[in-house]
Amino acid sequence: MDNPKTLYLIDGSAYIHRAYHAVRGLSTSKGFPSNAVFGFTRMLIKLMEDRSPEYAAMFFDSRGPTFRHRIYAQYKANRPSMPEDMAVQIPYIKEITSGFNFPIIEMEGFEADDLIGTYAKKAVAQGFHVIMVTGDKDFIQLITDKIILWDPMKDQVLDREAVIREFGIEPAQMIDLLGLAGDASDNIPGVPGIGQKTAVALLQAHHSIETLYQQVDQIKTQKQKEKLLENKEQAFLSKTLATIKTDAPADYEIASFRMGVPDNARLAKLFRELEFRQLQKAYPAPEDLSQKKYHAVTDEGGLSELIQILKDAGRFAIDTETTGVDPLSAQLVGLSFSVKADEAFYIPCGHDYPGAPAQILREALLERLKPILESPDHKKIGQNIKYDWAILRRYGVNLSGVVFDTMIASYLINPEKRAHNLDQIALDFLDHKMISYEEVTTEDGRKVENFSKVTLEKAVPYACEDADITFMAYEKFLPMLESLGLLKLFDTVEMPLVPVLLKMEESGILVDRQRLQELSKDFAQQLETLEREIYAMAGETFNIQSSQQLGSILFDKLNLPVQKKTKKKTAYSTDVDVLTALAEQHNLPAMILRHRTLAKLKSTYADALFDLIHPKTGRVHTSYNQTVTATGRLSSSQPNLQNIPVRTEEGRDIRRAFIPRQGWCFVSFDYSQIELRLLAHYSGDDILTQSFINDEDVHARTAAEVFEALPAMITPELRRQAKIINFGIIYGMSPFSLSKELNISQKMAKTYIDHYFQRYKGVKQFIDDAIRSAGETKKVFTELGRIRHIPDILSANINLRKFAERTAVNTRIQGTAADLIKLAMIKVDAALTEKRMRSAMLLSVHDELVFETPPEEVEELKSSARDIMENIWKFNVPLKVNVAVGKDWAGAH
DNA sequence: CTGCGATCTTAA
DNA sequence: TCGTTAAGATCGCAGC
Repeated sequence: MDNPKTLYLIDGSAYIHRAYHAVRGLSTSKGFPSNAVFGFTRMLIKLMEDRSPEYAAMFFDSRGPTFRHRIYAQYKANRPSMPEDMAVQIPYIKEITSGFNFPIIEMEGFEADDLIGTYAKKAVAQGFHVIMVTGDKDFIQLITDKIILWDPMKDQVLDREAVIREFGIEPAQMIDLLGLAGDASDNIPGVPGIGQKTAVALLQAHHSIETLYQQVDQIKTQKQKEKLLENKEQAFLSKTLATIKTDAPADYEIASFRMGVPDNARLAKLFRELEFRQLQKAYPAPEDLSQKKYHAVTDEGGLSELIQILKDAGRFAIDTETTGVDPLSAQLVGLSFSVKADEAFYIPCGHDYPGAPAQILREALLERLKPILESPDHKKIGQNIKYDWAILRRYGVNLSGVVFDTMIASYLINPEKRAHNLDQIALDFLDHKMISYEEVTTEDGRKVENFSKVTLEKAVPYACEDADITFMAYEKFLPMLESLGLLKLFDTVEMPLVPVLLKMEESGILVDRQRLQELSKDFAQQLETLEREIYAMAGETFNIQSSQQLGSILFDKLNLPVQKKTKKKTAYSTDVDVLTALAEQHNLPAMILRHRTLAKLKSTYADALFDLIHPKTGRVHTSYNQTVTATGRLSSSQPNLQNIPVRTEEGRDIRRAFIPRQGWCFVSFDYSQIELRLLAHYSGDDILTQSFINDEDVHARTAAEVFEALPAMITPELRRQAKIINFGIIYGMSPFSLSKELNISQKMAKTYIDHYFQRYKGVKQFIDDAIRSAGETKKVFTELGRIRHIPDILSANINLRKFAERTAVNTRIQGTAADLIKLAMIKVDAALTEKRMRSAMLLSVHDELVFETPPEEVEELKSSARDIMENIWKFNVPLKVNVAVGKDWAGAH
């Protein structure tokens, strides 16, 4: 009639051991081992997610000896006793098991196996189906039509059919098999000389050990018969040892194994203590809004009170709610504030839905708040405050006294982290799960249009929480920055950079729409012609942009030689190296390369750029992201203006579409060889230092040194090779990759590198020192004290360690260059403001700054910005800046 | 339809 | 196996 209920019986002890061995080297920051707990927990979660069991119980072995030890002293005698670092984890494992709300069953004198066997029988008698959750083959004997075995780690199911298929005998015969063949892992002797093969054959003929001995005369092989008779007692003993009991005391009712809800608060606490970051996210501590004091401010009286509170506080967190994400068009909907933990205020001013209560008018509100918002004496704290700053500026309020951005603080503390959004910060640092934006903007299962349509009932706690958590994160982060020595970098570089980036984003850059459109059309035409030719040559049409389809054309159909597989080794690689090599023997690869170039230019640059022209300003307004890169560099997105093509003529056509406003010019400032100069400084290398002090051509000099040639003998080709070597040094290149890059033998490449380090002895020293000091602290520091964590620097895994070593070396250089350009941006911006110049900084491309400037300011800008950039920091070699003026971005080079 | 990993290309 | 740091387009698959 109705489906039988399923009971999961979990072999806890076995999984502790498996988890312990499967996860190696995991421990908390205090050194407490956590590998077994982690693996065990992962298994439990898999069980919960895959099966969401309705009935389940967890079984553990008891500590003392069992009846098996009494009847056979050697039972499991070959097992080493439990390692100490496993034993200490068991209390946690049991805690977590309880946290998930599994009943725990263990009993003196019985192994988990016997308890599972007993409860399995009992459950089947009550009409249940049973799934034994284990990887242990000993349980096979219990399998029936109603009892099966499942291993969640391998996701492997064993039922009766599978056992017969795999072993050739019925599940119930497994005990006879073990009785004859023995089991080395449990130290069950069996009959010496009878292995698994023989045992199966005997059992197929004679069914069980008992009948086998009754019919022992029928055995034709004399040797086998002898062995069986000699070890009869041992065979029966072995069978008894291998037999899982099904008649142990079973005090609990199966009905009591019904699963409850996991105790998330308890799990969250445990995961936090064990530092399981991923799991903390999945099992956040539940809400406790009861202690929070969140207020709505909707009238003049409330506003006056709040303003007084803000004035008295001296510092407060601020957050804006708006209708969108684009700061150039989003409308202000409300403002929230917090001056202390667990208390916040929300002032709605733009909620507009049927039945919305009266609110303070936006203009009146901003008029009242303006003095305090624009006062440098009242300190502001925000999360990604660049956004709020931009919104408020559009309404004529220019924030002042912005001292703390929690997003940036989180980034400086841990720059490798992917996300620094407030939800993540709340989870990671405050053990708090925030109300989700999805949640408040969904009404009756439908998304509302924007935040102005969210009812105050939902908006007040949501918006207040943003300000509240921001304030709490600030209190958490400030001492952390201090103790990590990051406060100076934060106060003098990252925070002052925020308004500079804001202005650059606001300014945007003009693009020549017509020029872009023409380029796109031109690319489209070329692509069309090329596609026809490619299809003709391939003999069929296919998707040229699909590397998979292309691979099968080139390597399966045309039988061109396979050069290499992709990273995952699942497909043919068709990257530029492969196609370039193949181009020597076939025309198709060359045409594909050309197609790739054109398609990239059209889609990524011409078309995407066009779509990002802002309808209101006619310019593109990139986002400069301050919390993305692990080294401290900025990144740019929507569009990424840091990877606009420059190397090829067609690529430069894209740059030509970037133009200054009518009558103005672009001026570009480019740090010359900044990373090699920093390498010279840090290494103190004589030759490198001398190269820069004398303002030599550094690549030509390297060519002369490495190839032992006179300067006059340095051909452009030799210089090109030396340039590759120089950059390779900064990135920690191996002979293998250098040989590929220069198309020379690996041996030759090694000779070059050895030769380089012989001549540039200081550089070798620097690399060794950087790796050694990273090994001591597991960190790398840039010139301005920026930190990057290098956890793998002493890893036993050679690949991880080598990667960590290259990272350590490169980050010191790349990160310091990033520090410098950020500092320069702040100083140049301040100089422009101070001199009341109209020139505007528009672009920052790692070692280059581009300005838009009226003609009369060109000379002043050229000299003052260069002066600031070249003298931004004192090093043992000079910093050099190249300046160019042009009527488009390509021209300003 | 959406999300995501894999593959590939662009820059410094 | 094998040179750092990014953003983004497209494909193709998994899941809703």
